[in-house]
Amino acid sequence: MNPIKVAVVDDHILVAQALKTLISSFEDTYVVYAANNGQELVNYLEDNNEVPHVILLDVRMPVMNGKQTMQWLQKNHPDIKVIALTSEDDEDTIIRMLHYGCKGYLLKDIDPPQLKEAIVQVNQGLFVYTDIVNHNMREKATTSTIEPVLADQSFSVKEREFIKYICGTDLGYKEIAEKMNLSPKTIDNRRADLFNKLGVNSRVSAVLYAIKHELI
Amino acid sequence: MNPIKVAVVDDHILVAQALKTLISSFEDTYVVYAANNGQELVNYLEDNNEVPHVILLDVRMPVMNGKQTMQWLQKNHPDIKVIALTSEDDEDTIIRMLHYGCKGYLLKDIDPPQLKEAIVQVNQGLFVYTDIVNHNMREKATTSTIEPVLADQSFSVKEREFIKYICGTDLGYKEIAEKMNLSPKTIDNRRADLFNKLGVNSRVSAVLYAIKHELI
DNA sequence: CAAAAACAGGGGTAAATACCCCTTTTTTAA
DNA sequence: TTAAAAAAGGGGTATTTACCCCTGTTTTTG
Repeated sequence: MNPIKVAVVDDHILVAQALKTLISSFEDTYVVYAANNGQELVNYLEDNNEVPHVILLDVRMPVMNGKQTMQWLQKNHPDIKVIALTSEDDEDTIIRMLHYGCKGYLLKDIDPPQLKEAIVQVNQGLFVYTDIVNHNMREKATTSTIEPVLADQSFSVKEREFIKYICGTDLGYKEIAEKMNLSPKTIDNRRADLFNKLGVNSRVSAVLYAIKHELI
Repeated sequence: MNPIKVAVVDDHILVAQALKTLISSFEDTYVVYAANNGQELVNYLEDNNEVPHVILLDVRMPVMNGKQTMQWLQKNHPDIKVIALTSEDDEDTIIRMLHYGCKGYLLKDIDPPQLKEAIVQVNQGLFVYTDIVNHNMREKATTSTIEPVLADQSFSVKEREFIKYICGTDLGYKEIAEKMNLSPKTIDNRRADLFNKLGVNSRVSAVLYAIKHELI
C-alpha cells in the first residue's frame, strides 16, 4: 500500500508544523507540504509540486481563507480530497464548506487516532463528519443555493475603514464623521449603504456579521 | 543534562497531542502531560503527579481559561515556568498574563526551533517574548494594579441569558422583554446595571466586551 | 431578625439610530 | 467621450437607546 500524501494548511505555523510531525508519525501517511494560508497552498500547487491525496484545511486564516481556498480547489483540483479541520462549528460555515465540495468536516478536538482514520477513509472516497454535522446541514449544502459571502476584497479601503469604526469601536456616528473628516450626513448615508450591503438592520447586527465573517 | 519536563494545555485535543508529539521529538524535552483546559491541569497537579518544569498554556479555553489557570499556578506552583502560547495578541490579555507571572508570551505562528529555544531559555530562568510584547506592556504588568476580569461565573443565569440577547442578537429591547417575559422597563434597568457592571456605555461596546472576554 | 442586596417596574428626556426622500460632484467604465 | 455609477452631502422624521430619577417586593445574608 502506497502511503497517503497529505498537505496541511493552518495559519499558525506551530500548529501546522506540529500536525505535520504528528501525521508523519502515523503509518501510511506523510506530509508533502505545510502551508500557512490558502494562497501558499495555491502557489505550491500551481508550481507543479507533488500533489497531495488529502488536504487538511483550516477555515479561519488570513490572506486566503478556507472557503476561498475550497472554491479554488473545487475548480482546479477536484480530485483532491479535502477535510476541513477547524474549531468553527457554526452552521453557516459548515454548510458553506460542504457546498464547496469538502469531503470531511472535523473539529480540532478529535484525537490523533480519529484523525488518522479520517484521512484513510476520505482517501478511499468516503465522507467523514463530526456528529455536529447533521443530516439537515448536508441536505442544505447539496440542495440550496449559497449566496456568495462578502469577503474582505468586497470592500473598498474607505469601506473597510468605516467598518472598523462601526464594528470595532463604540464611537457615535458624529464622532466617526470627525475622525474620517466627513459630514455626519455622509456617514449616515454610508451606514445605510453598508447595512444594505451586509443585509443587516442595526449596528449590533453589523458588528456580529463583521466578527463572524472576519471583517475586523 | 536532564531532559526538561513539559506540560501542554490546549483545548483542542488535536493541537495538544500534535504539540506533544512535536516537543517530544526535540532533544532534551519531553511532555509529561497534555491537558485540554486549566481544570484538567489543576487536577493533574493536585493528584501529586510528576511536576513539569515548563508549562505551555493556551489562553482561550473553556471551563478554566489561561488567566484563571495562571492565577492558580502563581499561588500553588510559583516554581513552574509558564509560557503563554496563544494566538491572542491584544494588549490587555498580554499584560494580564504577564502580571500573573508567566515567564514567556509566544504567538502560535512561531516555528518549532523557536519554540524549543524558548522552552530551554525559560527553564533556565530567562524570559521570552515575541516582538509584539514591548517594554511598555512589561512595565504596565509589573507596576499597575490589574482590576479583576469579569469571568463567566461573575454572572447569574438570568444575567447570562440577558447578555445572550443583548450581545448575540439584534433584537430590540422591547423584543427582548417579550422573549424574557419581562416589562420593557425592567429590561431597561437591567441594561443599565449590566452596562455599569461591564464598564461600557453602549450596546456596541457591550458586544465587543462580551466577545473579547468570551461571554458569548 | 433586620439590614442589604437583588429584582421588577414606572416617568421622563436627550441623544443616537435607522430610514425615507433629494441634489451635486467625482470617478469609472463602455 | 459620454453615460452610468459611486461618493458626498442635505432635510426631515419615527423609533430606539441610554440615562436620569424614584417605588415597591422578594431574597440573601450577617
